[in-house]
Amino acid sequence: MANKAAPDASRRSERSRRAIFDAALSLVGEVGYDKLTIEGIASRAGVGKQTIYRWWPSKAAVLLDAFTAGVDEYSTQGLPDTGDLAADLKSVLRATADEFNDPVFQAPYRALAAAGANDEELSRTFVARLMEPGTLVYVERLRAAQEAGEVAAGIDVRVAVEMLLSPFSQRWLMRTGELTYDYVDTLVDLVLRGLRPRD
Amino acid sequence: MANKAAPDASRRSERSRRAIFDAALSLVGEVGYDKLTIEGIASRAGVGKQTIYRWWPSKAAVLLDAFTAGVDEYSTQGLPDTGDLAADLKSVLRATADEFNDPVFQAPYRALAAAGANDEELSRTFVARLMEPGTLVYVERLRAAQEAGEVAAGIDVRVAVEMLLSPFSQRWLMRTGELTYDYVDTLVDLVLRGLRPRD
DNA sequence: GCATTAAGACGATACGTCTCGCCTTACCCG
DNA sequence: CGGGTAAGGCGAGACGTATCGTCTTAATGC
Repeated sequence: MANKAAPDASRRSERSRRAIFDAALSLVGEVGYDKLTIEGIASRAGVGKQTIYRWWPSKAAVLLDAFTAGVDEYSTQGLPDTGDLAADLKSVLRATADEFNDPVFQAPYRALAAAGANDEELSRTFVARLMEPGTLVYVERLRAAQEAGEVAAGIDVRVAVEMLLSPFSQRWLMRTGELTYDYVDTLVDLVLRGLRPRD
Repeated sequence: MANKAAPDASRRSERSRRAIFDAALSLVGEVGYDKLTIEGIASRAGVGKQTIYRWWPSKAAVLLDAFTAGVDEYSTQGLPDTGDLAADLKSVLRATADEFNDPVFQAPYRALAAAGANDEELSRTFVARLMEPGTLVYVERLRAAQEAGEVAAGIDVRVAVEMLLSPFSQRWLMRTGELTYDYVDTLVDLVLRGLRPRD
């Protein structure tokens, strides 16, 4: 089934790979995703086009790998658990807001989210590699809170996390509002209001 | 400041305009947004390319107008108010789920959401013309419920609506889950749990 | 030595502009 | 009013540029 005579990865140039990532990330910030071209990346990276086509199927795939490579350095540690659920969620979401407000982060992430909307396979990879890990730490934190009795027993934790993260993402992606600390706090408080056990 | 000698709208061909809309909508469903081209639209519509370039700045703008023209026929009536808030929200969100699960609806809406992520001006128009009107009816319904004492007084209704609609949109856009009636019901119940007044 | 590499030629599309007559429309004048 | 005319939109498609994805070549480096 080995389609298309897979190239020999052991002989791959790490130098070129990194140069391609750097070029892709800087170019997407400068010219935007629509005007990002494989030829442009190859040229800035000092790399032959074939080197890109050999290893990636699309510019979106290049960008996804480039972005992931940059993000993987942050190893996800799980959310803090100080015992104060609201405070923990707020502090992490505030940090995430700072990240999403950072121009360097914005261009590639927006581009990937957009490309994913029209490309089912890409969206699955995007979700699995970038969104899901970030979501899971919230799920775990909420589950811990649930076991501690801070969150009502019957609640679907997964949906609760969506209620927290989706408004945040949506606001940012569609530019329907600013991601301020105030907003984050309001959101956390309102979500938690619905999660607390009733007496 | 009239840039570029604006064309005379009074002499515009309604026939061509409609043909362009039809062609754009059917083509985006057939070949997808990435492979949708102005030339393709012009060709299928039996229209000169210049006729498209004269009236729209981009294929995204064409699609937005085409889609909006189709949707505008649904005049938004506001949400039902039977007195049972949960039931009202569930019935409308279920209908929306059906709509979002409809293939005819999916391709253009996905394409526009994606294009908006990378194009700030387009996203503002997209939000203002398609999302905001739909959001407002929820805001109004919740405000009515708030006045009726069904929703606690201090709550930011706008954020509450985001908690309801964003998880729904996000799930659909990123394909992180199915939009089932069960899901809709769970979401409505969990959101409302946080909105109810405490004794 | 052999597969990957940088460089770029290549044909195929699609871009956005332009030019060409044709045709419709707005509006003027009788 | 209502016919005539000029302006401008119209369909068609040629044009030069840009990028696509493939292919060829010679150099490189493991």
